[in-house]
Amino acid sequence: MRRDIFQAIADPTRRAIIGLIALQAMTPNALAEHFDTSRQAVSKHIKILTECELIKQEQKGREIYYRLELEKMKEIDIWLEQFRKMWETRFNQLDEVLSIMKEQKQ
Amino acid sequence: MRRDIFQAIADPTRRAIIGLIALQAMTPNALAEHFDTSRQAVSKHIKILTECELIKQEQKGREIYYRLELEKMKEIDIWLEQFRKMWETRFNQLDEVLSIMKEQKQ
DNA sequence: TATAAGTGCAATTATTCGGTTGCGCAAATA
DNA sequence: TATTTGCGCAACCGAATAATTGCACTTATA
Repeated sequence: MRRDIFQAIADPTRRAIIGLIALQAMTPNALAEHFDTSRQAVSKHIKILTECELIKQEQKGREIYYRLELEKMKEIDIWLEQFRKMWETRFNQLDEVLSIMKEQKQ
Repeated sequence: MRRDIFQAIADPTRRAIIGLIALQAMTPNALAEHFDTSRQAVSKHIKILTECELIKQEQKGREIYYRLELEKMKEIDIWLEQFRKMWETRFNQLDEVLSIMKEQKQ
């Protein structure tokens, strides 16, 4: 059973859950209302998100509020960093080409 | 058959392939040498990456060089943007708290 | 106290995934 | 021309995935 953040965000429903609780903590029932699926299915997604520590829970009586662990989201950003560097470099190179062209025009 | 960029990067082998061809275009055989798996298995990953337009091919004789479509990687960055905003806001809030504490010290 | 509401967990099922093996085809090479 | 090399594709297989259904447990409410 692989359980990393990239596998976690692979599912569109889980990405939607992440997007929702990023704005405010929510209960499984409240979440399920947003999707065309059962509460139990949402619970399963929550379990997966919990297992890779993307979300944390806060019990309030019989309700459980889940909130996003923003810090964990940075892990994706860290992986992306290497590629961001590349496309920024390319942008700078293009920038350079454009300025050379401009010089040649003058 | 779901085929989006998030499902594509869910697999660790595919992320490794992306990382490799980001540096230089490579053939399936060359890629397979980096993994403990068959060329055909790599070919399957390549197919998936191609289907969501994360990579492009360049035929050279009987060899096919695959290169990363950097632009497509930005789609992940775009999705991440909303969360990056949040953690930057939090950071700024923390920053503010710290400066207030500093003022109170003085 | 009896009932309803909110939740997690286990069993089941259809589908997808990642891998292997075995082709066939085109290009390079002997 | 015969053989080797590089490749994609199809068939098959075991494991993982996402969903449903049914249940048990705890907390709120009538």
